[in-house]
Amino acid sequence: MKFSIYNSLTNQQESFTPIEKGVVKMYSCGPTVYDFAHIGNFRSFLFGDLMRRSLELGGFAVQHVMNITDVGHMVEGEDDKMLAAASRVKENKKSGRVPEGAIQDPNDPYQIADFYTNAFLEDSRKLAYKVAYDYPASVPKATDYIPGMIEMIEVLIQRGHAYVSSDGVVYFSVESFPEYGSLSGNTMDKLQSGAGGRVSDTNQSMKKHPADFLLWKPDQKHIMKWESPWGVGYPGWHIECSVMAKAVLGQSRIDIHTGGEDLIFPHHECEIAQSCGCSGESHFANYWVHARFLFVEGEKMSKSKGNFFTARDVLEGKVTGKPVHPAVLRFELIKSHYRSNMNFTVKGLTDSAATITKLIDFRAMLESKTGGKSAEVDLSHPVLGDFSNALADDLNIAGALGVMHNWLKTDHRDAELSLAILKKMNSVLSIAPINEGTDGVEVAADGGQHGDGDAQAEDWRQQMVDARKNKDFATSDQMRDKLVDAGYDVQIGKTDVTIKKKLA
RNA sequence: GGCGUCGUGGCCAAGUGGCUAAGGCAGCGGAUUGCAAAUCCGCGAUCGUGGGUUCGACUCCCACCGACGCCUCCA
Repeated sequence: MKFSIYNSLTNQQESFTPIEKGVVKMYSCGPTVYDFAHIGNFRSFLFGDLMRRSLELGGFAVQHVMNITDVGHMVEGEDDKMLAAASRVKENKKSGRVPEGAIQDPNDPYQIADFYTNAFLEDSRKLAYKVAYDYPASVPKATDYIPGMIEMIEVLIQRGHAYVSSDGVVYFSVESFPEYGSLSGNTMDKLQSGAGGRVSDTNQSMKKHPADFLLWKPDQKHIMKWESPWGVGYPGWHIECSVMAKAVLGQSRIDIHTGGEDLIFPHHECEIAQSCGCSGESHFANYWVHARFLFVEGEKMSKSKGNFFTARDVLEGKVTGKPVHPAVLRFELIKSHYRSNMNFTVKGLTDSAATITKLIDFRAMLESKTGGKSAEVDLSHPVLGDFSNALADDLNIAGALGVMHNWLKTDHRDAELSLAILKKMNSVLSIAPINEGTDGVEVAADGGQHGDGDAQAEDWRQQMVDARKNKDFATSDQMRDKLVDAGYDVQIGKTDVTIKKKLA
């Protein structure tokens, strides 16, 4: 099927042609595991997931790889990230977000990285981030690829793309790679050195060019360090992605590379320089695709503003005051176009919950009507054709959802066909139920939150039923208020009362 | 300063050089209900501002206003 993608490399939408027919090699920049991943991280990750699943719906075999950055790039001036991570861990231990005993020694970066890697995978699977189910095969960790990084740095030095400076640090020489800047549009002379306010002058003086970036830094004192031809030290940040993409995807040139828009420069620019400098290929990835930032209630998310939320904050109800079903959060994060800033709001979450509830109920209706049997259907079906065509058009998710909603309103007498269509749609959306089609942990359609209530709620429900038998509407209404306050939807039938926990 | 994205009803958000500008949520009216909820039916926008191109633009071009991102380790 014809797919088109907005390519950051050319700043235009291009029709997608993979290197190998029918196969897509795709790499996404993953998290740094020194804290819980936040909803902004997941917005970007789930956009990659949506792209992968859309391509799969379109018939491509997608090999998707995402890295885990567990190398500490932490000893740099005032911003000692290790210290920050350690104190954060201590804080989190106090507040209970990190269970007692989970990290024995908060000063051991490996323990911290391990803990947050597992937390990330757990969150990812809850949110149906497909690649997380293929850990570790498709989710490599940087610390496992240090030899590969050293090897690539050696090649870069041999090929004249890197040099060892007078203080022993290995830098990539941007002047040796004329294409440097082609992705971000930054050209060498226009790069205002230090405009981001993040470079220290002392480091700059050792470089041949201000834009040269670090490949290896010898540093005995660094908390994570490895042997290398340039002394004991640690690798630069960018090199890991170049190495792991090649190692795990098995080729120097890949089809798609995704990430947050902030990674365009310098990270992805540097990846291109390293990978192409090493391989001699004209491209590292043929298509570079970037997601824009997520805002919270109209403001940029930041810890100082108090609107900084991790995925588990949202799921646990720290944002809405009530637990949020993973499908609701997933839907909220994927339902707006990746190239628009998305505004994360409580209202949006409520909206999403309404859609999820509707879909889950619809699915349940179809399941019960068909006994779970579904028909054979493919993209030649007009509804699925429209749905997939929308997604194939640079991931037009809103268009696809419009198709879905219009279809929901149509006749569903052929329930087996409708179930088949819904399943196909859900293979991309993965919300009703969440995690359909993924191996591994299966989360129930209702996540255990949509069925009968707890003992207290059940008691109120029973009281309602009893009161209604006697036409005691006052008591019935009282119980209903309690249930509604407790976050239940209450439906009164002819003889029975059913309750459902709200999804958000 | 450089590079880039964007501006459609209360909110979210598609789309097209020309028949009635998708869809969702919220809201309003009605059916239903003991009252609700759920469900069903019905109702709202001329597309940031000002020019230009054109028989005709919200859709193409220009200017302006506004929002936002990146410019050395934040997705």
